[in-house]
Amino acid sequence: MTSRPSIKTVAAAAGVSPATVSNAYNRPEQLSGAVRERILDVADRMGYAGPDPTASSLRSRRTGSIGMLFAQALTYAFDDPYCTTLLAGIADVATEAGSNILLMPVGPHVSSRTYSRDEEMRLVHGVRRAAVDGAIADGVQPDHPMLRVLAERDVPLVRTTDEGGGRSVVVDDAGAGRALGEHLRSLGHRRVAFVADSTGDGRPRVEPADHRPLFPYARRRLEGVREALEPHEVMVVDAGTNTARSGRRAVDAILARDPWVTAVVATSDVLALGVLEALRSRGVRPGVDVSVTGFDDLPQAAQEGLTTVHQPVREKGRTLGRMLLDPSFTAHRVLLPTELVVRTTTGTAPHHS
Amino acid sequence: MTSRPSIKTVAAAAGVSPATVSNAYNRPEQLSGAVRERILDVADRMGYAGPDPTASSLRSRRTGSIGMLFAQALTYAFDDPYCTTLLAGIADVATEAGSNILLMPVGPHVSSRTYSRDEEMRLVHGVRRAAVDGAIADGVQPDHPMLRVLAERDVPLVRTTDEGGGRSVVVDDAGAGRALGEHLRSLGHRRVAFVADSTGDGRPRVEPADHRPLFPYARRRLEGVREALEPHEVMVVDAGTNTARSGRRAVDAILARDPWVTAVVATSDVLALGVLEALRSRGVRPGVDVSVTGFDDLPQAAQEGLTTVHQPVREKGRTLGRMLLDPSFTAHRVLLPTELVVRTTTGTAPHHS
DNA sequence: TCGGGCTTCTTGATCGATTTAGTAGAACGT
DNA sequence: ACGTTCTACTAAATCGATCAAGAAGCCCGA
Repeated sequence: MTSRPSIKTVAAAAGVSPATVSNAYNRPEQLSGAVRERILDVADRMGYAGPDPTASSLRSRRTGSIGMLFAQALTYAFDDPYCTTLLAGIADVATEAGSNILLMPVGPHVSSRTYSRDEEMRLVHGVRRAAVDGAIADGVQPDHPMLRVLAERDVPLVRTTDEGGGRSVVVDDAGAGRALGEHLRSLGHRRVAFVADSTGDGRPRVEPADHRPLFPYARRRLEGVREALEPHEVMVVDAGTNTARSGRRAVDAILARDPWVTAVVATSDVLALGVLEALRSRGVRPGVDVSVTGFDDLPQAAQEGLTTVHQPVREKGRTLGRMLLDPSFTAHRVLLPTELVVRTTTGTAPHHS
Repeated sequence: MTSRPSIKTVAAAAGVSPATVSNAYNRPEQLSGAVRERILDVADRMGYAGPDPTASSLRSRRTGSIGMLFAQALTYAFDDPYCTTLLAGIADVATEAGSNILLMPVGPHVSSRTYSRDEEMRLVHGVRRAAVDGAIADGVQPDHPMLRVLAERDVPLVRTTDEGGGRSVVVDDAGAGRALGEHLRSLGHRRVAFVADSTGDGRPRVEPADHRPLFPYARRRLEGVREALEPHEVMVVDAGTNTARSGRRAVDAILARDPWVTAVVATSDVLALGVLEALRSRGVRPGVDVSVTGFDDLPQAAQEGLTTVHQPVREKGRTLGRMLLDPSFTAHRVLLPTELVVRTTTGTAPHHS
């Protein structure tokens, strides 16, 4: 009599079958109002808080929550306005649908590496334990082991890249990169550095000229930039994390390698803002001595006059959410528009002779 | 042969019992390396992604995730740097512990109201379905129905208020409020408005002089401010949501009621920044014509010169997380320090004669 | 040779609900 | 009065694992 009541004990106390108690909570229309009231009264009196979620999920194969996977560690994700805005969009839809959102910490994965069984186990630990009806992956590499786990578990997945197939909400990253590149080219820039985030622990470093960034979106944007600037080579810098700090430090790496760089293209506003800061503290005038561009168009970007590419992040989140939660939303791939926003951090290239 | 493999089919294929397969995933030390390898090989070959999370949770009574409840709607929470920073702190600990974080949308609850059965059902819907090992509630009123549900379900709970007992990580809100009040009083302010957030849908409105704000932290801070300014009455404004927009609109309400207010105390920096903006756009000089204070000490506050109370938000998140996830962390209540940070938005009260 | 202590694996019960198929009885039309 | 349909509820099977208790085999010392 002292243990937590189960649906069976409540049923017995109310003089009905367990199935009827279940219906009282989940299908009110299936039983008479009087019986339902009696059952809920009895449940209240016994301190029964409703059907056990895990038992319910096991039998019904539904959990009422959707999973969220970020390319970067959760610890950074919440500092990143892009991520929080995306989450806000997802939350808009989830709230309406009555779904919970499960955030899973993800380990970093570098495509070229192979893992021992135990390393891989650790990498997918959170995903394996996650009870979700579907999942959203932002920026995650298509070959990340956790996506395989989700696939094996038949968890519906939507992503923000169309690499590797599957449902997706994307922007035209390559096109946006090209727009940035063309903008810079038209201003006379020839020596351009591209700063990409990744899951590096470490300090920013200049990569070989043919480097392919870790994350799909960064890869695509770089492709576009390269295309627009051909035949000039683009210097590629792996900044490590997607933080202003990494942006600042990337400036060191760039200038150490080539002090005559006239423009820096960053894969995100967050990085770009760090770049701006570092340049200014060296007495370099953004938009005059060195041009800088970002990506996302965060509120802060407007404040700082950052030339960037606008993407509808919150709408992206909403669309991702709807793809999972709204059965009538059947699109396989949604393309959202981007727009080049030219502000004051880009200008004509200084003439070095 | 076409359905998803279960632990039983994998066991059969590997020539062992289901319990052994379970151990291969959950207790590697309980079986020989050779058998474990064989089992995992077979599992891989059959496309088995490991034990089903819901089934596992049902039997083991563990889910591997902790729940997060915000006082405000999720939709706003992600726009609020306080919330995201708190989450970052929680994520720090959760990542380390390998726990997932479940975000639950919560409906608004006004203490004075009583609900019909169905209204209450809707209010606690997310919490009833949530499979979690523990939960963190930030700013939620102690009598919110969902806290009752969690209690009935024996879900361990930690909160950011000590009202109503239970485990908590708190700051001395009343003390901080008093510090703000004394600061203003020493500057000669007598007509002070207090702007509190709540879960209002609506427009800001001036409340009766003895109003008690909805959220515990706001209540405490107001108590402190009132105490310091006695016997002068404090005008209390319910700003609705915790957003800059509500802060801006609160200014209208304040000035409509009493144009001679010389100081505005907001329950958060977010609100205060909105207040600043609205004042400036009316040509009122913050810190000269009207003093303004915030709470939290967000990065933006420093930027804007906002006088505010610093609280260690990320550390608060970490501590909350540890309380749930670290069994050796047994403290029942942790008090974190705050500090009054005086900047330029407060100054001596203008003399109205 | 025996029994105790390990390690490694198995057996059978159990976690707490939902589902499907079905029944009893009321209501209805003819 | 009879068959049909509908409403409101029940019985039994089932979801897929984990747990507690126990057994088989092995090593070891006495």
